[in-house]
Amino acid sequence: MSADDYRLEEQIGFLLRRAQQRATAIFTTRFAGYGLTPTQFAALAKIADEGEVSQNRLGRLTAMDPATMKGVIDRLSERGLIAGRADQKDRRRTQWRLTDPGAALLAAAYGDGFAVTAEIMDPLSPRERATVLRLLAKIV
Amino acid sequence: MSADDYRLEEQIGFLLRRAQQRATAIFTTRFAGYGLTPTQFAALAKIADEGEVSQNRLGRLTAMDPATMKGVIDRLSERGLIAGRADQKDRRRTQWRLTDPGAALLAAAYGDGFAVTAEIMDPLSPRERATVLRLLAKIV
DNA sequence: GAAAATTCGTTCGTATACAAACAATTTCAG
DNA sequence: CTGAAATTGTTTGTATACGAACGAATTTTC
Repeated sequence: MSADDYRLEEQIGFLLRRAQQRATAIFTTRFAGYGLTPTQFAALAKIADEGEVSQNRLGRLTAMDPATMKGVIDRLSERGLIAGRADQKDRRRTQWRLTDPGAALLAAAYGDGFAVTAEIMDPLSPRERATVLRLLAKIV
Repeated sequence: MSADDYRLEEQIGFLLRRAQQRATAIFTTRFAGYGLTPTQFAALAKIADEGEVSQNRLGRLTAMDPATMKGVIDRLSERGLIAGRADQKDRRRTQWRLTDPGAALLAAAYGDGFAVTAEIMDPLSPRERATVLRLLAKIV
């Protein structure tokens, strides 16, 4: 394989980057009214699932490294959407939970979360949608 | 669809983000010796294809917005891998091309570009690889 | 040919993303 | 029980990513 054969457009990495750009753009448009980014929404949704969760564990659940997670937590916390309390059993940990405004915002936003997924998948048939999810899950 | 039905792990956006994280990690490991990021490599490859190309056009070819492109161009230029010259016909434009060291580095790195793609696709069968490329191209 | 619209590149601000190094704390091994 | 190892969270630095606003230059429109 020589340099002439390298077609950027056919590399999975480039396609993944472009697909994520489109996904983010769709999310941003749909969530403009909430002022939430994809990662912030993911964090809120996972905190809701867990009830109460430490910062590092939330990072693992949402695929964010600790340094990234800190920024996301700080911004959600400053907006009053989540609240933290020191863990009594492990003094390294802070446990985070949704505040009432956070829970209300999340409840209002879920429907748009589904809408974002639907819009991203719109170019695909139902069968193709299932396939792409299955193959991406394999790649991850 | 209620909030209980929202499973982050099954949303295409979340899967795309995770897949790209893995792709980037594989790239970073394989390209550590070159000191090139995925976007820098993409830019070099496209400049090589084009011979000479303006900054905004390169951004369109590599799916980077002008602000992002500027940072990539600046870093490649500072390393002496590319060189720019003012366009005589359009004085807003700068035309960029590979320097000899840039061309040499790119030539040495192409093989690893293919290797990165292969490693990302490793969990998939040949048929699945073709399918995922086709479906991602539809989504983009 | 002049006004309007578009394009090119820059700058600023915000938000991921992650490597690397670190202190504090907890867990594990012998 | 104690030293080693692992975990938790923080900080710093670098690199995308993009919205928004901008001046300069070019193209389009009438």
